[in-house]
Amino acid sequence: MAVALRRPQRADARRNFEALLVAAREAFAENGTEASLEDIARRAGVGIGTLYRNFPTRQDLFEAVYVEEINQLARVAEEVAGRPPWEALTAWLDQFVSYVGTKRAVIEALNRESEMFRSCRATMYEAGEPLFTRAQQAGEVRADASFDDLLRLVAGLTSGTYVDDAQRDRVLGIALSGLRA
Amino acid sequence: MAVALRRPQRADARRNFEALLVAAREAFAENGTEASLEDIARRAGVGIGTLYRNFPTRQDLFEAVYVEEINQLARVAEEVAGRPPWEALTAWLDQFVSYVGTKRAVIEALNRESEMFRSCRATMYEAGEPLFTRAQQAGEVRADASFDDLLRLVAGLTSGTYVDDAQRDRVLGIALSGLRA
DNA sequence: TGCCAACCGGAGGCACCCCTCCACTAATCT
DNA sequence: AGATTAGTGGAGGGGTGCCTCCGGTTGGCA
Repeated sequence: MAVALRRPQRADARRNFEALLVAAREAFAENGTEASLEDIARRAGVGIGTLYRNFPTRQDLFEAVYVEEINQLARVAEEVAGRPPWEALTAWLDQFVSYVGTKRAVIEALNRESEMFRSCRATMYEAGEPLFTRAQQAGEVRADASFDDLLRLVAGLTSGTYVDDAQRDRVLGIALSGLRA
Repeated sequence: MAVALRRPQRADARRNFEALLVAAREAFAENGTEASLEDIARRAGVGIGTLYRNFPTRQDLFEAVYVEEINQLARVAEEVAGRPPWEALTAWLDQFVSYVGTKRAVIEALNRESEMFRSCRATMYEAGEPLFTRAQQAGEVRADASFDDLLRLVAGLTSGTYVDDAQRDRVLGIALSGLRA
């Protein structure tokens, strides 16, 4: 189930809205959460006033970017649902890794009390937790671990820096082998 | 072996220097790397000019804060050297955890090409790697893991957020159990 | 004690960012 | 085609931070 994002009605307005979303994602990934809003408007080829009309606060921008990512994550969970337990879980985690990797700054800046944050979190759990439970019931995952533990483990490992991708995968592998039953 | 930090000569100058170091550590921990330099000077009870004389660039401040932490880490490694292999390693990692936890912002903002960074890194390896190698030779740690892998694993896990300390320890435990032979 | 080099601190000039406001533009409807 | 109104964009006021510069202060030495 996806989280909705209210988009403007008129065609030109919607174009601007999407352009701002793209520009914001780029800017946040490049410069972190304190990226200049004026710069984001410039990137989107839009006046600063337009940015403020669509996203009255910086938080609103964070949330919009975040919602889009979460929906993508839910889509992938559906795609992998048919595969064997452990494989499906790790395939979804792969997507999760790329999600966390680029969006960490945004995630950290989110207001975790907001209604939107709660429904996004719920969406993500609905997407991933069945994969986890299935692997656990198949005896592939140790019983004393929770899905939340796993998410935080992977999120933490992914947010670090590594010499190369091989090292990152090796480290992830070490940690995940601690997860197996 | 510790990394040196050139301190001013005159008594009042040295007092200001130390005060700035303390204030910077606080400010960076609280507000991240983009904490205002003017605010740091205020916290230290010192003029902005004094800050700039001691630390001409923001990087210089990062480095100075970082050096102090590294030296602390080296001190702990000496303290635990006498204990059994696995225990000594995890005791040192505990210290490493608290080091990474509070200083993450500074660490990420460091210029990793600088001479100072290289010697700090060397200091840290001299401190921790013997503990790791000993545990590995005692057959306590899997052979295909490197000390660098371990540091990045723990650094990553520590930089995340958790529901409570118990969860953090559980997640760390899962990952470290993947490290055992 | 008296000297002076080392050291201090903050005013000021510049740059950038935030956010509001409103005269203008053009998409949509009839 | 013309009316309606949602939507545009940027000028401008207020704020904050960066960094330089220099008149004033003081620790340490003879």
